[in-house]
Amino acid sequence: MDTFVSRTRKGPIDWATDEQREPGRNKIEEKCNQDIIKNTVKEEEDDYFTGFLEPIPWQKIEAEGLDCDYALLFPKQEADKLYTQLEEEVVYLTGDKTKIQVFGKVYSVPRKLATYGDTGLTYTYSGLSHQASPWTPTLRYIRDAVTKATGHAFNFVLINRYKDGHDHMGEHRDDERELDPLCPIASVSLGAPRDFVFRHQEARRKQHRRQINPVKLELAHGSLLLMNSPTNTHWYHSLPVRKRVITPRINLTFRRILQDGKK
DNA sequence: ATACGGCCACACAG
DNA sequence: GCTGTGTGGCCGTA
Repeated sequence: MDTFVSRTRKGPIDWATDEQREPGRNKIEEKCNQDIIKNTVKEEEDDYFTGFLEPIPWQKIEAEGLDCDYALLFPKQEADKLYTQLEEEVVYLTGDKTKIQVFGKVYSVPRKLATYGDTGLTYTYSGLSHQASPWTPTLRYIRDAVTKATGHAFNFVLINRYKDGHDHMGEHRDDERELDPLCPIASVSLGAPRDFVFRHQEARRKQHRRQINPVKLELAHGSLLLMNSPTNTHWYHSLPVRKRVITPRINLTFRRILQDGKK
């Protein structure tokens, strides 16, 4: 099962080292070589059902103020199936709900959005409130798998669909008031693997005292990234444009929203 | 949670 | 080696 770290290209990019991701993994990386290594969920599915009964091999990703855990939650065959089902089930927002205003101009967000969750929950995104649609069977299944793997219960999921590498998300923090600050955000990826970048808040201006390197990783098909407190208070994250990516990725970020936490 | 342009660096192909 | 093209990091501006 040594198939977690992947790297789709080389270059000047300062990816998280293997030691950061998982001490002692260097040998595997050498074996994989640096080129287009797909990630690598096992193809054989003999332990398809036992997967959830055994503890998931997590990789710890740490930097100062950053605390994440990464794992392959779904084997390829199952991830494929979930992806297909979501493509059939999920209904994305349309019209004005996909528009955002920045510096007086209105833009369509460069991706598709959907919100699902417990009855009555709303999620405020860039000034707009969205009512959560009721859980679909597939979303409920994924939610329960995430809960089993993490021990955390979630009442809401924000779905972002990136149709190809031109769809992206700019740097931001998930710092909405309505989020339970102590509950991690669980990010499930299905479809095309995409690069994901964390940057420390103090590294966002030219003039900063200390240099704090960004932390970069690739989110694989079927993977789960847990962003633990206090990651979201110190680190911004983004999903940068990757022009070579031509297939879609669906990202599900499970959250716990506090009913009373509104402004 | 935007886009865009400027500047720079790198990878690749011819 | 060179040069052009494409990509991407990073920043500033609106």
